[in-house]
Order: sequence, then C-alpha cells, then structure tokens
Amino acid sequence: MPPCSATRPACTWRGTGTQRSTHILPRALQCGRRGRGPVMAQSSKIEWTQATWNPITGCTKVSPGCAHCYAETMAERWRGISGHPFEYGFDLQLRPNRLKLPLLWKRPKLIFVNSMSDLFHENVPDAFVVKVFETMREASWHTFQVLTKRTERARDLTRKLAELDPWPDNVWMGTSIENQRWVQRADSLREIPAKIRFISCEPLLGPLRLNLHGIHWVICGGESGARARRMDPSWVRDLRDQCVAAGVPFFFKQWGAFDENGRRVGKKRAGRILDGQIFDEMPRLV
DNA sequence: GATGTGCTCCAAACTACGCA
DNA sequence: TGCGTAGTTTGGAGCACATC
Repeated sequence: MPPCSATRPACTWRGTGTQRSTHILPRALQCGRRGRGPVMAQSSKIEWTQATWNPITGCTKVSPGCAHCYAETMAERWRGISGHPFEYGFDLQLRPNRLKLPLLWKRPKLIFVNSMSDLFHENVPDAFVVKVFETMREASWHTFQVLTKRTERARDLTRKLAELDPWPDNVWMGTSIENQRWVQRADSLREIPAKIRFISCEPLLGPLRLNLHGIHWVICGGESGARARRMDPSWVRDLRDQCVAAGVPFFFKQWGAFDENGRRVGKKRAGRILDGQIFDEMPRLV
C-alpha cells in the first residue's frame, strides 16, 4: 500500500520506490537518480534546459502570470507530509544543503536555477544569493539560467555583487513577461551585465511589443494545466516576427493546453509546431 | 570497484474525454 | 449523465548497465 493517500494526509513520506499507481506518466517525464549522495532533477522536461537546481523552493505571486503557477500546485500537494521535500508546501524555504549540488555533476549541463522558486524573492537574504553565485562561479563547466520576475532587486543586488566579482560568463539572466503590463522588467534586465539576457514569455497572456535591444534570447509558450488560459496564435506570430526582425533567437516552447485552433487538447497533443516549423533557437554566445 | 548514466516508477488533485 | 481512464506537473527513489 502506498504510505501516503488523500485519506491519510499526515502520514510519513518514505518514497520506497516499490509503490504502484494507476497513473501512467509519459516517458519524457522520467528523470533519474544519478550516482550517490543528494540528488536533484539532473534531467528536466523543460524544453529549453537540461537540468534544474533548486537551492530555494517556494515563492509568492507578483503578477497574473503566477496565477496558475505549476510549481505552487506541485508543492502544495505535499504540504503536511512529514519528511517530504515539500512538507511546507510552497512556503519560501532556503535549502543550504543543496548549495553545492552542481559541483557533483561532472558533465557540463544547461541548468535552470530555481525552477521552483525565484532567486531574487524579497525574503531571500542577500548572503544566500551570494552563496548561490559562488557555486555558479565555481561550477564554471556548467551554464546556469537564472529566471526572475523581480528584476529590480536582481539589478540592485548584482550591482553590489559586481563590486566584489564580475558577473560570471556562465550565468545567463532572464525575466518572465506575460503581457504588456510587465514589459518594464526588461528595462531592469538590460542593466544586468550578464553575457546572455533572455525573456521568457510564458505563459503568454496578451499581445506584446518588446524592446529587444540588449536581449539575446526570447522563449515563448502557452499555459498548460487544467485551468490554463488560451494563448492567441497571433500573439505568438507577432513575437516571432519581432525576434526575426531584431535578429534575436526565438524558442517556441509549447502551445499549452489549447492548440492553434483554440481547442483544448492538452499540452502534449497541442505540441509546439508554429506555422509548420519548430522554433528551437538558442542564444548565440557573444 | 567506483562512479556516472539511463530507465522505470511513484506521489495528489484536478480536468478532459470517451464510452455505456 | 455518470463513471472510468488519461493526462498534467517535478522531484526523488531503486536498479541495471556503462564507463573509467
């Protein structure tokens, strides 16, 4: 019997690996234990990265793009399960025991930092951010992708950090922009001296007119999940055309829960083909 | 032999869909 | 209409196999 169930919310998470479920997961969801010691998601289903690293988990909402946050949904389902990594749900948690994890991964990877949080959340102490940067600098064989909605704090804090050390070449910096209301995040991002600056327009909730000066990569995708909001295909095409015109690599991650014709078919079936093409472009190193 | 990699399975809660 | 099944989400666990 599974140790955890809806009728026994306070039971202990044991993760025996021998439990059985009626749920069948797609192959692409699978990820693996890698050797010994503490582990994290060394393989990720996120299309534009290879692995995730979460030295912090949990976050709070700042804009409409957060409304149906998958990370929150995932984390909250484990709240109260003693011993589980998300025992405290989506409450902000610093995880110092994970700080050195990328140093254990010997093969170079593209690592999404804090897929389950925001490194520049107001409740993350400056000193902890510094420690995250120390690891990223030390693990120079990896490439780290930091994504935040709090670009003003990121800019201010990185200015302070720059007084100690220059921005590491292997750390990309990005921000999420879901509609025109939040395009000013790109202005703060432009002031951060990362070698690669990128914008993630996911979930894309409205038409966007972006200033792509100083931006090296744009990711776009529709919302998935049960309560997903539909992305109008014209918004995607317009964004792609802006990137083509500006010479900025464009990555179309997914249609989301709705296909190109507005039918709810699920993320998998909706796919990621735009006008007969898969846009997989990655930033050119500058 | 030690370490790294690939594969499989599991967890909860919800929605969509197919079928009787 | 109601029921059962599939799908969605990522992190963590075990095991087998590959590589050094």
